[in-house]
Amino acid sequence: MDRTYISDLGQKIGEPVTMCGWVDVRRDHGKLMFIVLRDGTGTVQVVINAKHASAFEAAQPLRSEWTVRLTGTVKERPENMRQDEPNGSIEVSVESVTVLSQANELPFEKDADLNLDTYFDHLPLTLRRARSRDIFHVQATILQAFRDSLVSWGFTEFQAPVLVGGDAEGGAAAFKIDDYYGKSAFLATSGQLYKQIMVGPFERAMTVAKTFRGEKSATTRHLAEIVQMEFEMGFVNDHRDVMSVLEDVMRVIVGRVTEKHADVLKRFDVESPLLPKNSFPIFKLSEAQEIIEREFGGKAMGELDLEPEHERQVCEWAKKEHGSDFVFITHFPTQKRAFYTHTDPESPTYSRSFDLLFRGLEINSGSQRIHDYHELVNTMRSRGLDPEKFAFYLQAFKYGLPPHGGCSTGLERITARMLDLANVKEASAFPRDMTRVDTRLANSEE
RNA sequence: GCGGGCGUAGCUUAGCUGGUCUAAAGCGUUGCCUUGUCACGGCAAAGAUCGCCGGUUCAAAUCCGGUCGCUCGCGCCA
Repeated sequence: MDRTYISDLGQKIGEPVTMCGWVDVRRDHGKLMFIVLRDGTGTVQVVINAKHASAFEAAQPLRSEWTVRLTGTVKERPENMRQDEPNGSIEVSVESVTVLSQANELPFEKDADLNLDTYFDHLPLTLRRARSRDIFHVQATILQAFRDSLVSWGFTEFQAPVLVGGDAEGGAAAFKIDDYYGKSAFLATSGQLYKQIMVGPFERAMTVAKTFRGEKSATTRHLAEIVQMEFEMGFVNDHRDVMSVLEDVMRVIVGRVTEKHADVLKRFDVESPLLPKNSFPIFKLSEAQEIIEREFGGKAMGELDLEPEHERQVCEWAKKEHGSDFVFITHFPTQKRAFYTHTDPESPTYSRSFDLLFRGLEINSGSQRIHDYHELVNTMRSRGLDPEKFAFYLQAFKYGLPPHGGCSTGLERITARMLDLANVKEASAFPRDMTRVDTRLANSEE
C-alpha cells in the first residue's frame, strides 16, 4: 500500500496522498468537517468538504479513535489559519474515507485530566494520550542513549535471566515462584550476579534487565516490576572509574533527550537537567549529612543512609551551589551495602560504593566489587550467607575475575525525574504494584 | 506495617458549620442547527440518591462507627 506518514506530509504539498491513522478530534461544522488524524508519527488536520459527497457521507459517523484510511491532497493552509505546531501550516483535503475499525464511545475525553487510578484502569486507551506518548517516547530515547553511550565505551550487551535460583542479594524482597516444575525459584531482584559473571567473557558488560521487587511498599517511588539499566566493567582502580563512565552515560542521556524532545520538556513544563561544567558533585555520605544539618537543620549525621527528605535536600543544595541536577554520594557504611561491595581500605567500615541522586531521588546505585574469591567467601560467611548457595556465581571468581565495578540505573525513576512525574508508576507503561497487575488484583484471603 | 487525605452523573470536580439537595457545573454522550474550525460554536435532552453497611437525628451527600477502594507521607527498598 502506498501510504504517507503524517510526519512526511510537509514534503508532499500539492500531491495526492493516502494516510492511515486514528481520529483524534472531530469538529463538525455541518457542511464542512475537520478531523485531526493521528498516526505513529504525528497529527495533521484534514478537511472533509460536502462537495466530495461520498467522502463526506462516509465521514459522518466517525468518532474519536476510529481507525481510517483517508485519501486526499496536501494543501497549504490559508495564511490566516496557520497554527504554530507541527503540520500547522498544512492540511489535507480529503476525497475518500475508508473506515478500518470503529471504536466504542470513550469512557472519558481522551486527553482530559484523569485520576491515576482511572488512567491505569484504561491503559490500552490511555496510553494513546499525548502525555503518555510523550513519556514513553522520552523513555525510549533514554534507553537508546544508555545503550549507545555504553557501546561507544566498549560494552557488550547481554541478556540477564529473570528466573533465578535464590534470593541472590538479600536485602531486596524477592517474589517466590512456588511451582517451578514442582520446585521453587525466584524472580530476579537485579542482574547483579550475572553481570559480574559476564565481566569474564566481555570485560565490559551491560544489560537492560527486568527485575522484581516484592517490598510491601506504597510510595510514589516504588514499582514491583522495574527495568534496570546495568553495567559492569573490569580492571577498575576503584568505584570512581565506574562513576566517571556513569556520568558520561548520564550526559549522553540528557543531551539526547534535550535535543530530541525539547517539545516534550516544554509541554511538561520542565527544564533540561542542569549539568555542571566540570564533573558531577561528589560527597561522601558523612559530608552530605553535614551539609544537610548545616543548611537545612534536622538530624542526619550518623545515619546509615539518606532519608528521602535528605536526598531532596542534598539535591536542592547541589543545584544551587554547583549548578547540577545530579549528585554522587559515596562511602556508604559497608554494613548497609550488599555482600559483594568492596570496602574502602583506608577506612573499612565504609565501602567503595555510591548512589547517584537526580533531582531529589536515587536513580542509580553502584560500587567497586570484591573480586578475590577468598575474601568474597569470607564476607558471605561473616554475613550469615551460605557460600554453597552461591556456588554457581562463585565459579566466576574461582577462575579469575579482575578488580571490577558497576552500577544499576532505574529506568522508570530516571524517566520520572526527567519529566517531573509525581509518581514513578506513570513512567511504567504497565505498572505493577501491590494491588495491580494490569487490573486490580482480587482480594484473596490467606 | 504505621499515619494523613479522599470516595458525589461516563470523566473531572463543587456542595459537606445537617433541612428549599426531589444534588450543581464543566467535559463527554444523544438529537437538531452550523462551509474554516483547531479544547469550534449554538439550542435541546438523557445521565448520579451522593462507595458500601450500620448509627445519631423530626431531618444526612453533609455528623459518628465499621468496611471496601484509591491516594499521599513514613518504614522497607532501587
